[in-house]
This record gives sequence, C-alpha cells and structure tokens, in this order.
Amino acid sequence: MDYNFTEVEKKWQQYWRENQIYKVTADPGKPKFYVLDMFPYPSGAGLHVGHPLGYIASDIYARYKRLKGFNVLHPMGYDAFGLPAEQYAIQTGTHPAVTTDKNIERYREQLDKIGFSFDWDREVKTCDPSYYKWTQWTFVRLFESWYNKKNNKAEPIQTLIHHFESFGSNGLFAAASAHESFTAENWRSMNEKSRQEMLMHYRLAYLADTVVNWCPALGTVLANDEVSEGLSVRGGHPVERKTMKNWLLRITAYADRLLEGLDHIDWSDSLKDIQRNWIGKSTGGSLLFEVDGSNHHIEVFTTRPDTIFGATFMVLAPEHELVNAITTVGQQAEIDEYVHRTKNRSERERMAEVKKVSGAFTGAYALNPFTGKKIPVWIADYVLMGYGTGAIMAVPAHDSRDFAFARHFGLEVLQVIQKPGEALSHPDNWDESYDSKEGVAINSGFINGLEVKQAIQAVVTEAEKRGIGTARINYRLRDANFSRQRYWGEPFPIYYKDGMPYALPEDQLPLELPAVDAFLPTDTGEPPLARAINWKTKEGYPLETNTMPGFAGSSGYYLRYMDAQNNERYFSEEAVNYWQNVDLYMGGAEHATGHLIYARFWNMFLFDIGMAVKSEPFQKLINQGMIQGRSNFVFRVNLEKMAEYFMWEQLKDRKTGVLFEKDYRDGSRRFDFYSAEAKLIIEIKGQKSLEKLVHPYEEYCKERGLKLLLIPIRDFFNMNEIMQRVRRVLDGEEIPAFVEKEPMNPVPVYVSKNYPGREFFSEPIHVDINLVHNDVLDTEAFCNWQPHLAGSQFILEDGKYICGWEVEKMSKSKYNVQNPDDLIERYGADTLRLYEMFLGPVEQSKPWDTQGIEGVFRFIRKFWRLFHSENNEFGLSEETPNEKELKVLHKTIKKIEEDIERFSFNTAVSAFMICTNELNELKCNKRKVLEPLLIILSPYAPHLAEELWQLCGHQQSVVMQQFPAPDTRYLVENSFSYPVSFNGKTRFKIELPADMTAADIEQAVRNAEETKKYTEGKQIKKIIVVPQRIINIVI
RNA sequence: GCCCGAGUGGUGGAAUUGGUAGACACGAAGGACUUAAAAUCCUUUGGCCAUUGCGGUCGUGCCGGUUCGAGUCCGGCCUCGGGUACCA
Repeated sequence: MDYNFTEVEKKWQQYWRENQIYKVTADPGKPKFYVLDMFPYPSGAGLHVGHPLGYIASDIYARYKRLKGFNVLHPMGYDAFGLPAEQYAIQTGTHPAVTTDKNIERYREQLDKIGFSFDWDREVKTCDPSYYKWTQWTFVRLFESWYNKKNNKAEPIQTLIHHFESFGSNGLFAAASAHESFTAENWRSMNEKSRQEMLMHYRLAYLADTVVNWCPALGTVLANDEVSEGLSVRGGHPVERKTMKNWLLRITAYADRLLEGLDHIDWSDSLKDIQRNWIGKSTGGSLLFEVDGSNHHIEVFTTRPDTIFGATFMVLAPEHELVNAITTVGQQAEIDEYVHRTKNRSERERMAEVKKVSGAFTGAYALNPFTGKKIPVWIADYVLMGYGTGAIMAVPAHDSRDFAFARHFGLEVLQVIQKPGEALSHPDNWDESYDSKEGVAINSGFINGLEVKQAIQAVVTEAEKRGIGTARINYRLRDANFSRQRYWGEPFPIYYKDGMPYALPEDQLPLELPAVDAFLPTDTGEPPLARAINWKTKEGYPLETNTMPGFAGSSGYYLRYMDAQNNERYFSEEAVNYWQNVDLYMGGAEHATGHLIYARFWNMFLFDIGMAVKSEPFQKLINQGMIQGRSNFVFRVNLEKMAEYFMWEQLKDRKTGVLFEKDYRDGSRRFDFYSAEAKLIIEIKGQKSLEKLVHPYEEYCKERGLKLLLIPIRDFFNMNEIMQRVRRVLDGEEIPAFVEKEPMNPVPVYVSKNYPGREFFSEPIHVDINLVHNDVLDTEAFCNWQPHLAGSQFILEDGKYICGWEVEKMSKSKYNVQNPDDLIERYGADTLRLYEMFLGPVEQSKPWDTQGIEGVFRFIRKFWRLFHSENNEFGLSEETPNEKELKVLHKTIKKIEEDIERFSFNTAVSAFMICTNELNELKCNKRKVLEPLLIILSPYAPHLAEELWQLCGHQQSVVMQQFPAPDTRYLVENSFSYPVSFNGKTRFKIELPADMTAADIEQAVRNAEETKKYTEGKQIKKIIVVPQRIINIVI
C-alpha cells in the first residue's frame, strides 16, 4: 500500500477536532463570508451519496474562501422535528427525541468521515429548547405585529390599537382579513373579547377558521407545499378539505416584497420563476354587482375588466357566504344538493373531475353595473373560494372554462373582443372560446374600438368614478397554515383566556414540549398535547395544543448560527452586524415553494423589527442536482421460453429444409412448432408435464396422421442431440416421440445482458449494486446473497455475466442505495469528495454510478507518488523549477481559481489530473512547484494535502495558508498554432509567432504550402484572422 | 394546458465571449512488467470509407435561418426532466 488513506484521514480528522481548526469568531479585521448548507432532517436511513454532494461543493468553496483570506462561517445542524420520528414513536412507543438523537449521532459520524470544515461549536438542533425558544419568540413577535402597508413594514400591534382608538378602522391601510369597518367609538365600546377578535384580523400570526388540507392518515393538517396532487408529499396519503381553527402566518402581506426581492438576489432563473408562479401576482380590478331585488352585492375579481360587457352570467364558489342569502325558494333544493355534494368530495376526487362541468342555478340574477342587464347567478366548484373574492363574472366568449360551462348549461355567449382583420362568426358555431389577449373591444358600449390595454384602463377608471369597482392586485399565494395536530414540534407559546389566545411573556420561554402517555390524538380528537398533564399556565389558563410545522424551525436557523450559544438573545447585534446574511446557500430546488419562501418571509419580518440587517437571507443560492440511483438488473430465465426460442432459431427460415410455423393453432389447441410439409409437431415442455400429456398428444397425432416429437426442457443443454432427432424424423425414420429421463431439479438460471434472444425469454430483476462491479456480476456473491439463489446457474457472455441497468430513484427496495461509508472504506474520503465533484456540474441531476471512481482514486495515488520515490520514500528536490514546470503550476493555479469562482468543480478536478499527468511526464518533484499545488488542492482533498504538507516539513496546517496567485509571466506563449480553415472547415495548422499582426498572419497563410493544396487554384475571396484564435479562408 | 430547463462518443462529461467538437475520466481492445494476481506503464478508441503512409467524409435531438465561421444566436418541431394547474 503506497498511500494509506485510512490512517491518514483518521489522523487529520482527529487533529482538526483537537486543535479546533475550523472554529471561527467574528473578526472585524477580516472580511466575512458565510457559506451555508440546507441542514438535513436526520432520518433513520443515514446519509446516502446524494446528500453530501452539496456539502462537499460548499465545503470546497468555504475552504477556498478561507485560503483567500476570508473569515468563513460554515456551520451545520439538524432540522430535527419531523414526521418520521413521530410515526416511529406511534408504532413503537420510542420517544421521538430518542430516535432523533440516535439518528443525529449517526449523521455526525458520517459527516465527520468526509472531512468537512464545519464549526461544530455552532451546531443547532431545532428540537432543542434552547433553540426553539427563539422560534417561539419570533412567533410571539409575529402575533404582536400587524402589517402597515403605508410604511410597507410590520409594526407593533400597539400602534394599531392607537389608531383604532383615534380613528377606528378608517384611514388604515393594512394587510388584514375581511371584516366590517368600524369607528373609534365602536372600538371604545367594544369589550375585551371583541377587541381581541378585531385585532386577530390584523395580526401577522393569527387564528382563523380555514379550509385546510386535512390528512386523516397522518392525523394532521398540511401546508399547500406539503400536498401534491391531492396526496401528502410525505407518505402519499389522501388529503381532504376540512374547515378548522388554525394558526396562520400572514405571509400574503409580504407577497409584493417577496416578489420584488427576487430581483436582487443571485438565484437561478428557474428557481425565481417557481417562486414567482407560486406567489402568482395578477393585476386587474374588482367590480361590484348588485343582486336584483335584494340589498346584496357580489364583488368579483377579474384580470380583464374590459370584457365586462361580455359577462353573461356569474358564478360563485359553493362555499360563498351569499349563496344561501340569494338562492330562491324554488332553487333551494338543487343548490343544497350541489353544495352538499361538493363539500363531501375529497381533494383527489375534485381534481380527477376537473374536466367534468357541474354547477347549479341559484335562481337569483345580478345586474351588470354598466349595462344594467340581468344575468343569472350560478354556483360551481370551478370557482374557488380561496382565490380573489370567490366569485367571478363569467365571460364565456373569451374564457375556456366559462365557455365550457355556458355550453353545458345553454347560457348566452357574447363576443366582445375582436382581432383586427378577422371576420366575425357567430359564437353559436364556435368549438372553443376566442383568444382575447390582443384585439379591440366590440359590443361594449363606451369602450368600443379600444385596444385591450386601454379598454382595461378605461373600465377601471369609469368603475372607480361610479364607485362600483377599483383596480386591484391579487395573489395566488395564501397565508401559511402554521398549526399541526402533532406532538413532535414546537409548542405554541399561547394560552387561552375567555376563548381568546394570548402570548406567554418572554420570560416564560421556552415553553417546553410536555411528556405525554401516547403520541396519538385524544379520544375526542384533540392533538397529542392535550394528553399532557397540567398543560396550562401558572394561572391555570389552558395552553395551545397544536404544535408548529416543520418549516418553523428551519426559517431562521441561519441567523442563530451567527451566535448559536447566546442565552440572552436570538443572536447578538454584534454578530448579525458582522455576519449579515448568507453569501452562498447550497441546497435542493425541492424547497423552492416551502422553506425558501418561508425563510425569506421570516427574515423580512425580523428585518422589519430590526433584528436582521438584510432583507434577503440568502444572497446567492446554488441548487445541487439530485443524485438518482443507478439500478442493476439480472435476467432471470424462463426455461420453457428459452428452449422454445432456441428451438425456433434452429427451425425458422427453412433452416431444416422444411417450413415450420411457430405457435400453430388448431381450435383450442396450440402447438409450439408445426410443419405442414413434414406433417410434424414439436412440443417443448417440462419433463413432468410431458409425462402427463404424452398420451393425449399421441392420440391427436395418430388421428391426423401426424408425427410427433416431445422434447423436455432439460434436453436443451444439448442442442445437437435434439437437432439430430429432428433430422431423423424429417428423413422419415420412426423414432419414439418421447424418451423418459430423470426429472431435473429446477435451479434459477440467469442470462447475461447481451446474450442473443435474452429479451424473449428472461425478465429483469433488481440486484444489489454492491454485487456488481462495472456492470459485471460477482456470480459467487450473488449465489450467497439470498438463500433461494444458492446454486444459481449463469449463461455468460465472454466468460462474464453482464448486468442491465437503469436510472431510478435511490431506494432500498431497488437495492441501489450507495452510502458514503462503504466508499470511504474502499477509497477514502478524499476520493469520495473528488469523485462527487468529478461526476459533473453540481447543479445538474445525475445518476450515481461508481464506474469512474477508480480514475479519481488513481489520481490520488499518482499525486502522492509525485512526492515519493518508487520505494514510497518521501523526497523533494530543492532545485529551481524550469519554465515548463512553472508554466504547468501557474496554468493550474489560474484554472483552479477560475473554476471555483464559477462553481465548476468538475473541471477543476480535471485540471488537477492534467497537472499531475504533466508533472509526472516532466518527472518534476521540485518543492517550489509541488508546495503551492498542495495549497490549491487542499479544499478538494484536505486529508491528503495536510499529510503531504506536514511531510514537506511544515508545522502549521495547510488550512491556514494563502491561496497562491498565478504568475501570468509564465503563461505567455511566444507562438500559437493557428488552425486554418477553409469556409469554416479546419484543414491544417500553422505555427506562427504569438505577437504577429493580423496582416502578417494573412500573408504568411497565403504563402503557406498547404494553402495552395486546398484552394486548388480557386480564388481566395477573403481571409479572416482572429489573432490567437483562428484563421478562416473564404474561397 | 401553461411556465422553465436539458438533449454532445459505449458511459460521466469538456468546449468560460460565435472561433481547432469530444478535454479529463471510465469502459473496451491490444501490449509491457510479473511464476501468478494486484498495482503500474505504453498504444488504440465518435461513425463510415481508405489504411502501407497520406488522407477523405459525415457528425453536438430534427428541419430551416443568420454568419467568413453555429454545440453556442434566431424561428419551427420532437423527446426527456422539473414546476404548476379550474388562480378568473
């Protein structure tokens, strides 16, 4: 063994730990840099190779920045509250804290083995009371705040109370839930409870009745981003709609700032797009419709006020509050039935029936505010209560859903937008609605002839003038549901007095999670915390029994890292002023609509109240790609099918001189092979079936004067013998149809991937990737893998068994999970680090495949050998390096620096390989070349670099060194090999001085021998010369 | 349906601003060293034609365009991946 990575890596990991090499403190004398990874949820399965991909990339960057003189904050911790540990607790009774601690220990062990430069003194666990104290603290601040749209920031609830006392709700411009306006006198006459109820409409953390995503299987409510296609993201359980009282965060107050902030951060466009779509800003207007013969008004939101003249009916969501009030007696039964039906439909059913048109008529009519025309009011579930006002004006001519509805119920369709130059056709003849993104208004009273854009403006202006409408912006984003009916989460620091919630005073935080006798809801359906004994305040007020969701603890964790051990504050002012925000955040794009939105919101709020100093938490973000699994397959043979396949190979295409048919049918009978010419039936089956069938077959053949051959499957291991028998029959010989032999013990047979016909007689079965090396199966290990595989037979190709492969999700059941520990044991952490980077761009998703890791492993040993003699003795030359050697060194320094700066880690690894190959060729072992190389390699392969650095005679860790500057003097070339192309096709190369002028180059090329050959007497029209790049001759 | 992103050898990928397509690595084939294996080293390796050497020709999902020159830019299409979905 030339380089003992096992020993060396252990040695340095211990050194780093004992000497606290990666401990950082705020140091105003140095520029800061904050590199953060999305902290993991510690699952029972441990880390697989996909997790560290981002950690390795960020670790390399952090180490690089440190060598560049930055004070680098690079912490790690655990998102430790979560459903899996709680589900496990329900099943086994083990407290989630116990499971979580155990998992964290395992994670830590795995992380340590990879050699990360984390400052573990700053570790946080979201389930630790000293941490969640600040999650609770922030919640209380949210509860005690409202959003003032005039100042565009959150303010203490006190300022709102002052306003109420003086003006009531008048003159207020705030983010609030819908409610009746009131005067200062109203306010003063309210009792405590009513006032609290009123304040609840404004608080940034508020309690409200909401239609929620209820997941019965998990026994909890889920946020929108935790539900996908009507199923829970975790576990895939069905989700229902249910109305419940829950805590919500008024994130919608920040919708515009969340949107606007995206313009100032360095995230990928796709991620920004996802967030923009999720926020879903749409600009339009709200219009008020009178209900004919009543005092009720229906407000609608529309992005197309210009189509108001085409509104031929109106649709309300079935849950709309006015439905009951406006429904006529005659229609009551129908409406009730429809409302009942939609209410009791699961979310999945609703989504599955999207294409089906349904609805019911209320019997009421609304009046078009501009024309006064009576239009019928319907209800239908294609209108959602949660968006806009829960009511729409339907313009069937120009909206596909309204069109479908109108057609289904025979409602009027009226065209109001027309594209210039297009002929009018009657809407009755349309198959679909008419696209109205562009065009001019027709049939539209005072806006006739106006372009869409102008028409929208004109309608809004007119509506405002008449007091029947206003310009309005709407967001798709909903307030975030913050309650979970679960045990394993942060308790709310809230108690109830007279049914109204109040926040615990700060000195009573943290409110610790109580002990419970079981992790299940109570018999009355209350959350698990209701089981806790004495779950009330000192004064005896009951405490909230819901807990906070997963995203609570992960929203502000990056701030806590800045000052993780502070017992007095979330974090000190000094710390936040120094560390500011995250400069580089590495993590998965799957958090785009969850964590990454909530954290931005959380941070903006903390910014508003003067805690955070930057309004955006994560300046630059890189999404590491997902690592998919690469599964291997063996092909299990169906012996009968295989025998039939081989037989057919011998019989088909008149190979025997007579024509055979395969799968010949006679009534309900079927024969494998039949030849009308030779009057012969050949049947292949297992020995035992043949024994049973021999008589019926013989009878059948006798009746029809046919010859018969019954061939047991086992004979196929001797194809020659079978074909001899066939030939003898064809030659007219009388031979017995069936020869009884000893039955065969069936053993599983597996056929190699490229064996001819394999796909016809075998089926793929997942095989553990650890039994496969470069797609070649270790057949012995395979036989020992599972008991039923003992004694398996293999049909090989070129003496090997080649497996099939496919890219799939990494999962236990597919036997394709690769954990880093195994690889570290075999190749070492440095190889793993380099290989994960070498695989391709960090941002790209790719399958994990260990093919190729050997190459990186070889590089590590080659690099080691640059410093060692053939007998593995360390030794460097003190000679002055020559130009060539210096060029290799400085070229590499430059390339590595450029590559790290643009997060191109894979090409940097290549550059190290090229450099090593070149120095190897130059037989260079000079200290002046190799030492700087160690420093630039150290972010990638820290253990190897430390060991060699020490062998070089240095006392201080390589981590403490400075990144060398490339000396461009050595990079200057004095000649350049120009590719000469003709009409863009490269033909030959010409070596010319690098500083030659374009004119001289042109002349040199004209005179070149080869030029004449390729012009072949044709006239040169033009020569393009790009110095130091190319020459192109146009002929 | 709508909004993004990506398609390059047998494989992972490189080509940074429109300028030598396939760097680097794996795999494969052949060879050296070795009693043997491992390790190491050398040669070849996009397809087709030619092969004694020279070379020729096609080629970055498909079709077209801009340009002296296109993997890179533009238009249209196909396939795959991600997001989202009665959002008015």
